[in-house]
Amino acid sequence: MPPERLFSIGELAGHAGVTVKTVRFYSDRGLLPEAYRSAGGHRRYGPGALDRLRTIRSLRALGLGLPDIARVVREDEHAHGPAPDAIPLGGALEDAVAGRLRDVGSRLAALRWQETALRLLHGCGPQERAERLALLGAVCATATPPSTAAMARFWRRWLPPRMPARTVARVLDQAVPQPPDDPTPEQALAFARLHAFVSGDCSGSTGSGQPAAHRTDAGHRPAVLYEGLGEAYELAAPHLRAGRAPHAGEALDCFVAAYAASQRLLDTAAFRRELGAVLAADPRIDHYWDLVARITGPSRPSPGAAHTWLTTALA
Amino acid sequence: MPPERLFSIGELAGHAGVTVKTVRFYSDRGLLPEAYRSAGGHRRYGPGALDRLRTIRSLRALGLGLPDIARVVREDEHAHGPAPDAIPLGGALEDAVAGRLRDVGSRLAALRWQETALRLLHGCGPQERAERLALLGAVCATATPPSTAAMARFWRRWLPPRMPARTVARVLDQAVPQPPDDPTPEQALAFARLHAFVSGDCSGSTGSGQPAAHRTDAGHRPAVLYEGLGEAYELAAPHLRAGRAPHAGEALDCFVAAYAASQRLLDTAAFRRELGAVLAADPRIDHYWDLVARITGPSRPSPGAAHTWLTTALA
DNA sequence: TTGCTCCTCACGTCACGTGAGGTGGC
DNA sequence: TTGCTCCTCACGTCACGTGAGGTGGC
Repeated sequence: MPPERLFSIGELAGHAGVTVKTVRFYSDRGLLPEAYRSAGGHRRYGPGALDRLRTIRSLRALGLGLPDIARVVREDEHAHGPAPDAIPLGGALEDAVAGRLRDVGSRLAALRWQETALRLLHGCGPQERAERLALLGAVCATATPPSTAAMARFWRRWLPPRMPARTVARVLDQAVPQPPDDPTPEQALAFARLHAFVSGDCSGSTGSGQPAAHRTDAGHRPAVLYEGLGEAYELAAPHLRAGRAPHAGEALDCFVAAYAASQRLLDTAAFRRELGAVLAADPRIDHYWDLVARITGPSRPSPGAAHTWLTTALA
Repeated sequence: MPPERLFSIGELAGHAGVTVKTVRFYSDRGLLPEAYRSAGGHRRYGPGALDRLRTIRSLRALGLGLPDIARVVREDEHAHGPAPDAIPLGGALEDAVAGRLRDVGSRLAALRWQETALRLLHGCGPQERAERLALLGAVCATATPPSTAAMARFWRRWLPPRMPARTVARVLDQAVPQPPDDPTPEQALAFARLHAFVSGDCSGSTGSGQPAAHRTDAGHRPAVLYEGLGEAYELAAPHLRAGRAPHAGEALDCFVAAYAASQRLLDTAAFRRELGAVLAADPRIDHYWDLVARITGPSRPSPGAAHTWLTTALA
């Protein structure tokens, strides 16, 4: 090999548009191999160093960290070694890009929530400001979008104990709204209020005790009930979306059947009369469902709305 | 004052949902005043500390830094001191929120560019991958959206020397496309290629010399020319948008008048004939304008497209 | 007396930037 | 010989987290 063009650290930095300090940093980290050192200890770089440095900078510009970049360029190096025609920038790049993509997605959502929250604070009265700050500060974060963990906890406490995991998962899926990726101010406030509502006081003084059907005595089977209710709410959803008034039909039959089956009873006229009375006396969490509706919009009726539609249909 | 409820550091941290380390950190920074220390050196916090800690955490959740937060809570403190009914969370909050909002905006744009770039890398062939990485790495950054500085530099070098600042500003405004806030893959690639094109080789071997009208000898006045051209391009834009074929009219008259005025000549048939010949021989940078069109879309015709339309109308 | 809480250093995170103080290379 | 480049520590950035090693408080 002829002694091709060798770069001093300053030349290399100049060609790549970075500082000498940065090149030295990468060199010390082993990301950028030095060809050799001069008698005075000055670094000399071979002809491949410029491409390598540019690759590192490109990957940094896309937000990859140095450990990931080290994996990518070292894999690249090995590929060029034994098999010179191997794929450049292979599996390690693939993995790092995929990981970074996930990270960017959640950071984007987090920043959009922050932006909406800041807009809500900017230019609102001083009274509202303190309240909004407390509400929004509880759901925003710098690196992750708002979490639904508080809502999930709320429902786990609210549901009767010893429910099968998949039934619980289904209820949570229906009852806990996903935070939108790009929230409107209204959605952000509703989500924050919902968060405050469910994580408010653990004493249960929100006015909502447990519904009568949560009783596990007398052979009641809440797991059966909630599986059936889930189906009934889904059957009722199209009627709600279409704006149709509550009426008898498949959805109502499914609704009543859920209660009947959970108590090992039959769906009779007498059962329906009594069920109507029981449901009328049940506690409600209308505030919760109002807020959910403001988050998800009219295209996705909430279980709460479906429940109201069905109890009205029953009456 | 009765000795109200005093908190230990652990109690305070527990109520606010943070770690003891965090509370200690804020305390040492002076953000969270300690009521006093016990005989053994343990911190005791007064009743206002919990609210203060929650405010700090809310502001942190919105991404404010501790120096800004310190200003906000100290202003708050002073307001409560001499004038207890003063506005809580006043001007300092206002300023900090506005500043953070700007910061979030540019970080959002930067992240959206990174996301698009990563998607372009994810799942494309290994050949393309290296090229795209180099192209996109040159325009992306972690904290700021792509810059148009390279394009501006390109035009400043390309334009004749000693042009008035406002004429240069107008040309740049028309000729340099703004990077979209939320780029499509096609826009991102086109912008990156444009960046590579203008910052490619400074030797001018891109095939484009200076147009004949850039001559400043023989009484040519390029400043007059470019002011007039700017107007002519704007007049031609509606015709381009409407898809109308090149034709004579106000735009063409303005176009010719710009050249005539810059040379202190009159718009005659002979002048138009000669101008046509000169323009036909001028170098073009069609590649530049093609890329601009892919970034800005058809609703905003580029000066390059307008120039072509006008020279065709002249012929 | 046993746990648990709390204390103060001191160092690590991440990708460098900023000096200080000294030296190589044309 | 004069500038300029380059060298190696060592410390700073940001908001904490993580130990180490020791002690207070019920």
